[in-house]
Amino acid sequence: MAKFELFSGRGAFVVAAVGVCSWFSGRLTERTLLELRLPEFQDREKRHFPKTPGLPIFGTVSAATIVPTDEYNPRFVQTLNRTTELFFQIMKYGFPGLDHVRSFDDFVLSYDRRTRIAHWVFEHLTAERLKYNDKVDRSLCDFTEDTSVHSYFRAKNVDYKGSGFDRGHLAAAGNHRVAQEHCDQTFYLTNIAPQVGVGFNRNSWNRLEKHVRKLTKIYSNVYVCTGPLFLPKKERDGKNYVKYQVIGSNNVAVPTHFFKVVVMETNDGKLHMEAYVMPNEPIDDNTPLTVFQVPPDSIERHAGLLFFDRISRDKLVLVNGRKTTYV
DNA sequence: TTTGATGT
Repeated sequence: MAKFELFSGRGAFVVAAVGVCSWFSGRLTERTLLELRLPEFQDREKRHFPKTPGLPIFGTVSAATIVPTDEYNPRFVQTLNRTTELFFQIMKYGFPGLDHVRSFDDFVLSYDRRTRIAHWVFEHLTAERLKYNDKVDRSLCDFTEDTSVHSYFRAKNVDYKGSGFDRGHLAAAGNHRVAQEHCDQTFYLTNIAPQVGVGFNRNSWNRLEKHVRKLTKIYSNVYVCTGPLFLPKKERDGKNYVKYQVIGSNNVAVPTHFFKVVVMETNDGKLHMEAYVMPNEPIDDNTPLTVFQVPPDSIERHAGLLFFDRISRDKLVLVNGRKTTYV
């Protein structure tokens, strides 16, 4: 399994001791040096960070670099091979957050040690990659502990057993049909969160996942970010509290809600977005999915994440089916 | 169809 981590500090320094894990150390031997900077990102750098020194990453050498930054500013200069190319293909529109980022063959996630579930999971879907593949068999997959997470913070199968909750996929197994290993990897418990089974995971949430897959019939590229939310609720005393159940001896957090933010690329270079929040509870099957659409920034504020940070706002013309005011 | 848990 591949992974990397970055550390950043607001307004002052990024002291980056780049944790070079299997992903880097394994891949950097090929030495095809390439700067990974998208044009939009470069523009942003010119505006906000005219004199920032780079963050060179050469092999296993760690770099400590002072980078003035007001906002999220990951700088990647690194070697490229097919795996890293895929990684940045999935992450084309930026990182929602940088906490314990882990890269799998066909999706990328950020893991929250405190809740024992992911902050977010990113996927890139195309019609081609979703095609039926008789070489991939979901029934051969097993839910598996992710040993790349320290045992203190790792969710185990026994935590879910008898809890009454499904082990719900964040990156859906049905989205990863190119290879059996891709499907297998969606069963790592880092990609799993406790979900209400009947009425949610097996019904309305599944409906939403199918809807997202269908978008690939209209759009050539679909980018999906999925994750948990822990939303405050007013209690009897009139004050707001965030309250959530935990399950198992590892106290795996049961999210109050789940979000899904989707960006679709049109053939003429425009971007459409849809953003959903669904409560982790039984939902009537007849509820239209549009009922769960919300402004993307409301998810960002609650989740502490910034989606599609690298998106050029003038290309984003449609959000939840409505014309945007960005233009 | 895809999403799962549970019991033998």
